[in-house]
Amino acid sequence: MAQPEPAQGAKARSTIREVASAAGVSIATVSRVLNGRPDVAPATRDAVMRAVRDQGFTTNRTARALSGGRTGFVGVTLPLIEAAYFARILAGTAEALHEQDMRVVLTPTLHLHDRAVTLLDRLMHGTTDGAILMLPEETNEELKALRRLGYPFVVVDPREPLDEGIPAVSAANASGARAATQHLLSLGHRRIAAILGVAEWTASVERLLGFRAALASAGVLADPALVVESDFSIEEGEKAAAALLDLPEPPTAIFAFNDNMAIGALRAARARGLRLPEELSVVGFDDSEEAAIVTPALTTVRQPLAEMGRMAASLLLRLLENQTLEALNVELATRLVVRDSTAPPRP
Amino acid sequence: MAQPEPAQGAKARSTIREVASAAGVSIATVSRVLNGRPDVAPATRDAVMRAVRDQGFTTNRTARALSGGRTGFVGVTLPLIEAAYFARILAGTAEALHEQDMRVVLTPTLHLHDRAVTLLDRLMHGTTDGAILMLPEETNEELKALRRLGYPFVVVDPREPLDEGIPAVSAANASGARAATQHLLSLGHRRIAAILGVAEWTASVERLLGFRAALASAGVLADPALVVESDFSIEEGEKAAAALLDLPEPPTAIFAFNDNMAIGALRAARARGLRLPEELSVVGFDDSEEAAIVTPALTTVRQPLAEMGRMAASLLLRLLENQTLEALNVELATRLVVRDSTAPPRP
DNA sequence: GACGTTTCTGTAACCGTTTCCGGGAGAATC
DNA sequence: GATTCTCCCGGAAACGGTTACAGAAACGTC
Repeated sequence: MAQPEPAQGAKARSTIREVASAAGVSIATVSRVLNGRPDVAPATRDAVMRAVRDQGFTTNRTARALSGGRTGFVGVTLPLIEAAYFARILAGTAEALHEQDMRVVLTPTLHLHDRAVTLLDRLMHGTTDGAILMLPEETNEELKALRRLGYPFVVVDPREPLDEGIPAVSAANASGARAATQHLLSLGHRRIAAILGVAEWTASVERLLGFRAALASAGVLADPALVVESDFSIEEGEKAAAALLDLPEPPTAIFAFNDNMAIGALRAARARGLRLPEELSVVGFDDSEEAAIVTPALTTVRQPLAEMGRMAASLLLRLLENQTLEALNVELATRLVVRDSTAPPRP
Repeated sequence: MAQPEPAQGAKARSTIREVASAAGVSIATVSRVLNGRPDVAPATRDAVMRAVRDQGFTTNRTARALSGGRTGFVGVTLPLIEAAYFARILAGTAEALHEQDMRVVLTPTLHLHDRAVTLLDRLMHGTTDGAILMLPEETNEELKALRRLGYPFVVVDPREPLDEGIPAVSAANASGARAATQHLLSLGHRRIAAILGVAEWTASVERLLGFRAALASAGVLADPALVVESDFSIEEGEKAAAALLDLPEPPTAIFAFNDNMAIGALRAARARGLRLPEELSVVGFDDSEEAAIVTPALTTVRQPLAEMGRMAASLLLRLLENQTLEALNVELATRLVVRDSTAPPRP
């Protein structure tokens, strides 16, 4: 607001107008050069570029946004919980977007004050071009409504099965679970328990499908008593595992649907004096930082978190270009990581 | 751009002008109401509010930013490494800013292309009101230059000692280290080793100070051979610990300057068949997720990460208000968390 | 040499707010 | 009853770009 005082080093931000007059052209031309439009004579382009460099000019993204209709911002919502997990996805997203000169703006999902007013689109209207919703709390209906508004977004790790037509990326939960189960089967386990996460979430459902499929194709009869529900936390995982281990005929292996619960299972086993992995095999899911660190190091299914983040970004970018997405629902391959928590059952 | 087609549910974004005409006032008045200016007659205010509600109007933040000069965005830079650690700080920051209706925009520190052009201020010029720099790579000089430009920012976890006048928040590293060391001393340890992180970083320097102070005030002579340098990673921590344990006269306790290295130390000890904590006590720093999970669970110094994030946000907010900060350098108290990795030394 | 193209550039409208400035209507003062 | 204050409110100028439109210059073509 004050006079643009170009102190020793503190160059005041210059505008397109100043660049224009320095280069002896109009602001329209400067704008064209800045945006790489082809219809500018080489000589003019050079002159403008020189002026830009001299002044250390950078285009004001706010003004560009208002005028051009695109803000260059992508909103990302994520749950507060499981920070490490989502941080890894977020890193992928931020990186991919940054490469396209777009930025991530965070909108943590917390106080869900009156939905009516603060429907998540309001949060972003006018300030973001689109959004990436991680493990969104919104119902399918709400998401469909958002979509109907024409607001572009993609979901990562949908909580419930999404409607056709809503772009989503997730890990190949079913096949990952299948691989994990097959690993246990091939080691010789037959009494294999599963600790589900929140049972309604897609991830749980899919993993359970994979688990059952693997058992079935190995001709193993699944014991319903060996499938218990939990909530993805260490504590509850421990409780669930404890209950399983206290069964008259306990399982020889436990497949926990995430690493946290697997770590809980490890604890429960240790509390009962079981030797690991000889007396109990444990498999997790995620390949979190912790998986490699606990003892015994956890055999687990690796989710390509950063890739999921990047993929979400690239889907969104395509959406923004108004390209139609051939594949709306992307599943990224998982990979079994065998460590020390699994071994053949004792005879 | 097309005709504002108010489909069934899809209300096209309405502008202040439409609200104004609906309420029968001028846009200036609407703006005043929206911003809670006092000079509006109650009746007028009500009429405007009603129109706003009817149209589901939300003010276009981009336009507001361009006109009002404030964007409502705060840039946050953070290193890619140690995602979990910074995610926890970031969560605090995002939450605190959100309460003030400001948003975080992420600018990951990656490709540090030509510094000259992309000095970090350019990244943000015009798009953010200020920034929070976590563990910034920039030198003191660069930060001072940024400051001279009048761009408000605060540093979290400075890498090197900062100049007076640059707002920064960090944990009480020295006193935390002192507490950790005193804990070991009070257990009876006398040969206590320290594994430093990157030696130049302030955190290491401060923690070393605390470590030495505790030893000194207990009248224990510090053995220089027991202070080794590392780099905050598990692997290097393990190597450093291994070297310490292979000393002719090994320490009975190791204070690692972060949890990662402490976990490395645990590994090194286990590899040598040492019983933990009987034959070796280990203390970490951070209280990361992992600390509670490893066996034995790590005694460590808890950093109030979320609080650090919130504090940084509130300092920045005050800076933005042009309030002068009385305390530019804030240190948040740490707390010793005693778990299972420490015990009295064997006689 | 007149005319149609192509290539390049400038003029000006517009994006949706905020805010300065000025003015009309009452209320208060004399 | 004239004058001065308040209190509210509207007009219009920014904010810093993008872009539709039109016009000038340079070039071919017949």
